[in-house]
Amino acid sequence: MVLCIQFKQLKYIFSVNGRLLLKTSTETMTLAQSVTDTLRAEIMSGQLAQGQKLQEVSLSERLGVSRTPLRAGLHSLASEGLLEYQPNRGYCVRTLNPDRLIAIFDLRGVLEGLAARLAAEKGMSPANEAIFRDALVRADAIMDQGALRDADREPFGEINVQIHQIILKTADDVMLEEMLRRCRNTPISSERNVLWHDFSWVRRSHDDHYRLLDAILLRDGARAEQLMKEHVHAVKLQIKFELESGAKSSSA
Amino acid sequence: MVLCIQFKQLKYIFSVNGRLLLKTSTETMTLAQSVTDTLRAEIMSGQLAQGQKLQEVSLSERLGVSRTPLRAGLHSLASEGLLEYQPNRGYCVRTLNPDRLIAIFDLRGVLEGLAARLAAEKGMSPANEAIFRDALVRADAIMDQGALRDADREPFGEINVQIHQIILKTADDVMLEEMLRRCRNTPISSERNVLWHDFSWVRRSHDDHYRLLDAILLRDGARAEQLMKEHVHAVKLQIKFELESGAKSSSA
DNA sequence: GTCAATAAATATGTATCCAAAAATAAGAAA
DNA sequence: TTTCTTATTTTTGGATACATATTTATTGAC
Repeated sequence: MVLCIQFKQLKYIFSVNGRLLLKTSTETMTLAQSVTDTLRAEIMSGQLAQGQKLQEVSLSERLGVSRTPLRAGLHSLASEGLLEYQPNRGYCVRTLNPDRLIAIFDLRGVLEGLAARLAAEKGMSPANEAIFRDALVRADAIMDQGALRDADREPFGEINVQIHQIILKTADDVMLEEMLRRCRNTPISSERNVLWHDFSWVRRSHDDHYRLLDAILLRDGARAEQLMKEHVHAVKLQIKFELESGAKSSSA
Repeated sequence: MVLCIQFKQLKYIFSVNGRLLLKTSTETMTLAQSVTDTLRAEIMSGQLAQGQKLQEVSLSERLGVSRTPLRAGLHSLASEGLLEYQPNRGYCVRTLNPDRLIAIFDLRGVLEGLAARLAAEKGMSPANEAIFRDALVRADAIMDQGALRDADREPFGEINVQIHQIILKTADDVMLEEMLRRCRNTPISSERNVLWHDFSWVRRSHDDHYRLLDAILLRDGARAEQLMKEHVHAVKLQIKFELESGAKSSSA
């Protein structure tokens, strides 16, 4: 049985397999988008190796869709920079050599810096300020232990992401947002994968967040930008160190 | 008759309608790409008005292609930011209100600034330096007239584009390149459309280019970045002025 | 045995058809 | 007349079939 009632906000209420489903106009999702999300996750998680060729027929069979939405998805991911495309030759997962990976942090530096500056200039809403402060407090709780336990690393990384997201949201620039999303959507470089192994470094990073909030609330755009650029630069150095030490240990 | 010889660089030599065609592996062009370029040009030139809905069937008929490559093209332009997409509702030309247009120059500022810094850090090849100097000399020739004639505006704008392009090329960062392309690919904000009406301003802008080359050759990344940021900021103010004066005259 | 040329196989690009959703028009109830 | 509902039309999303390009395999010559 399918009953269909039209309201103002809710578009449809219908039942499938005995479960009631609510569908609003905003949560429409095409197959192509779903494919895009699936593949993006697979690339980000490393399930799809770098340089790997993505063949349309086999992939579409594996995902259980036809080639049409799959191609749309591949196209999207290519324009996101996760795939490389060659006409008549298809798509393959973009390979990111260490140099390029490091280079992305230069980009992130200026973009996140701009976000911080814009956030300071435009001003942060009390609601967002509350979220920011809450994130800081939660990070404090972890830091107060005097060391970063393994179990705390993921939530701490999550807090870090949230803080940067709040600043970006306050900056209120769709294009900037999109570009930063692209910077972050690179395998390995994802904030979550950063290994926070040096506690003093983590403490400094945490302190940066406090100062960033301060600068933003004081509407000091230049200082906010400078703090953020330095903040990201530190991450860059950290990643660089990780990569180099990783290269050493693997070659040893 | 179709004769096919395979060399190292040239892939195929074949004749169609009595004309010899050379086709190298690089110049392959799918219909979808061709459609993308056509539509992009139409949007950039204003032929397709902002906010206009792009219907697949009528457009595909006008362009003489099927819906499949057209859809690929629309998808591309949407991810380039020129079109807006709503699931099950199609594409329409992105509307750019003055505020957003101005905001893009903040982005351009930090991105072109980064490009200048990277160019300075990596160093410019003698070949590119020669091109840069040639552009400066050609601009000098125009400037020496003491005023910017109408006929000179387009070539001067072209020189301007070339200079920024050389710097970007020297920075050698594909992701940065792609993001700047997106910034530049916005209707109206294109360098060519800037009305260089204030000669003293043009002279200052020209002077900036000289200093930029100087900073890059001296490998002074910080100075190059600062010069470029200020340079773009001046353009932003210029555009802002244009928009405001335009709004005034239209309302009067 | 190596290289090039041809032929077969495979993969991508395009066109068309069908399904589903949205926009529109028509009709009924308040 | 207004508003809500329902039916129709239009438009987009997805599946499939066909065309074209690329890759691989095979064959033959040197």
